[in-house]
Amino acid sequence: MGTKKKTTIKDIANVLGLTPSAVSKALNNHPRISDKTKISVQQVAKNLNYQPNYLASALRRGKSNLVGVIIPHANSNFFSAVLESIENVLNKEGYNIIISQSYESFEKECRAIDALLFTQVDGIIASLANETTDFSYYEKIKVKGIPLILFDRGENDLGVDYIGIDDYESSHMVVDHLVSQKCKRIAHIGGFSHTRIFKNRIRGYRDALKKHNLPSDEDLIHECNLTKENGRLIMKELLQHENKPDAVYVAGDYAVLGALEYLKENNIKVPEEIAMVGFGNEPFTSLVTPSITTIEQHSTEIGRLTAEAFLRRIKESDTPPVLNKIILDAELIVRDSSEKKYIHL
Amino acid sequence: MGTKKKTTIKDIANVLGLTPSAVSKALNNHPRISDKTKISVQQVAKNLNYQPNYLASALRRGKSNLVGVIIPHANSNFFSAVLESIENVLNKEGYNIIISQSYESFEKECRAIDALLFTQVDGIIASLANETTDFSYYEKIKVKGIPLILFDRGENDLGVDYIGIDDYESSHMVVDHLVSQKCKRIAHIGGFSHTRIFKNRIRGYRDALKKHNLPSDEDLIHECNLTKENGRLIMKELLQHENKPDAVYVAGDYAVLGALEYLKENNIKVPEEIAMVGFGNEPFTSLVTPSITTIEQHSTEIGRLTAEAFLRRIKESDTPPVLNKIILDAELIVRDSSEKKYIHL
DNA sequence: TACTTTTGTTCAAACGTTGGAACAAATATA
DNA sequence: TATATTTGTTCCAACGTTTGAACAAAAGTA
Repeated sequence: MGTKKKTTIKDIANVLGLTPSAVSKALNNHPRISDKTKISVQQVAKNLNYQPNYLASALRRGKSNLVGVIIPHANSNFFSAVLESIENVLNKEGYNIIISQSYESFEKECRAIDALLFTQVDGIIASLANETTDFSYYEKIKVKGIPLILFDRGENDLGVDYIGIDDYESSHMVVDHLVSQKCKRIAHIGGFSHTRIFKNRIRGYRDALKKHNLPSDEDLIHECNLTKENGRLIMKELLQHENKPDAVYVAGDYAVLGALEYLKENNIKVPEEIAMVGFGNEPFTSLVTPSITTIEQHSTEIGRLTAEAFLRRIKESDTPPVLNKIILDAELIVRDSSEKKYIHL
Repeated sequence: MGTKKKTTIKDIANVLGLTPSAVSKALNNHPRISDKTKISVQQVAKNLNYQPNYLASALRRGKSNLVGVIIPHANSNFFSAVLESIENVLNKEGYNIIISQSYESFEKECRAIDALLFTQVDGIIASLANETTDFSYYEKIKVKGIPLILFDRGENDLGVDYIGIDDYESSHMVVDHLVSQKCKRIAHIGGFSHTRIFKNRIRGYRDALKKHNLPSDEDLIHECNLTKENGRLIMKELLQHENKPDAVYVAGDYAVLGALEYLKENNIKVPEEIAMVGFGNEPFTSLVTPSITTIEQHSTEIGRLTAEAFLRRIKESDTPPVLNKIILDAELIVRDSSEKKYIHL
């Protein structure tokens, strides 16, 4: 019980009649240390159950080998998959990860940044909370001189690396698909346009309509938090419109769920009367009836690229800053909610 | 850019013509330092944008104020809610949290333990991976003399604090409910029985069947990792049985999802032909069609109690070890997948 | 006035590790 | 044999903070 006395390199040194620095060098595989010494040091280290003190070495080298990751919440298929992927890459390079959740709250996001900086992380990887519109807190990270990488929900103006999908192009894919299904009045339930990704989805939607010479009716565009409840309420509003849409492109899967619920209650056939498309490919999209057409965001790929961007920043910390902006193509997964299989188009 | 030179207490000391130790004491509100000095130190600290170096102070005090949390995966409502709750309690006490995911892998769990010990965490809170049957690795934590608290997936024999729900009783609630729906052949898709909670669920299931004088057919019991894919495959197997079940009690919600998918593809009506019950009350359970009957585990409560158990261990590190075992009651949430509303029972 | 107590600060060592400089011994080169 | 190079190790200072002991000055007590 209590606190066992820990073995340090000093203890190992005493056993072998060496100095601590020789032991340190042996453990770090220093070229000037003989193989004989290295082997015996390792032997004794094992015997004494030596555990290196990361705090001391981190203090000395000014590097903690810890990376902070801030995400809105881990309880999302997308973010947890990205996380797993980041972890896989960074663990291999000897980094450990501290995960912080902002729960979409700006205040918690700021607290998370403070906590991570205090913990002396070597860098921060983040996806912004929905609430966040003020980025001055992120400047703190830059001031500290450690790399900051953003993914998915990222802000251009901070001038940092960013990895995400092509939201603008994704909207085009969705609209193209809906047009191919002979939809003529396509509504959009989007996220708040102050967030880059949602702004781009809206912009893509508008431009795609233009491309197809479809009217762009402002009444058909709604911004919200994309919860299930939001989807339900906005669907209701859209139906009260004298000129109803025949398709709705929703920027999040949860909101589609709410919208579908309302449509079902009002006996409106999907996709025949109104086609629906979501975003995110949450696992439930393939399970509900009708299954939901949606956009897959390649989370594993995003995670890998994000981690690699971080590693690049660490390794080239002295080179002139060249911004990495990586935009991946997304993939449209067509399911029942938008495919008019039994109708002759 | 590169690495900005950081301000240390030494810099503050220089500005004010004090010594570093006076500054340190002023910042830590030492009684022997005058208020005048404290105020001016704080002033200068703010001006110079001083950020204390946690590594140095942790090294000196032999305490990192970091707590490691190991969970199977964050992509689960239960674990992410527990996490949030733990975080809330521990943040207030000045602790930060390092989250590690084992992804249900024993090997990754061991690696996570090593990484956390290496990071000099002040304690570890864990929920075991499904794969884990060998607990010697956890002995390492006890040997190090820091507290270990287990929740949900915990192992009695380690002799450490544990917080979880009453799994045995939960199974009774499920079987009682299914029997009330006139189900007669109830199958069980469970987790691996070497894990205490799953063992208890299976035991509860068996005893409840006995209680109702229902036959206990070993072919109807399957152990697995409870992934969506597992659920799908085992459901397929169960249907190939010459004497099909009329209800399936699944020890995890994701597995239900897979099972439902297969049932839908084969046009088997739920709950009329086969009733389904899950475990965990994942958010999607209320969203899919049919909505899934499941067990709510009071995650927030579990998180809070777990964090408090940790704090107690820290504060009473010298008192004789009295084991804390807290078992909470769970709650059955009845939804469409098991309630035969339109059938006259 | 002389002595004790309190107050505010400095001093110095420590936490465990690292890495460059210094140095002696062994080996290679001329 | 004298000199240069390589090899293996020790020495020492440093990373930034904390903390008990020491100490001088101020305040309190007799």
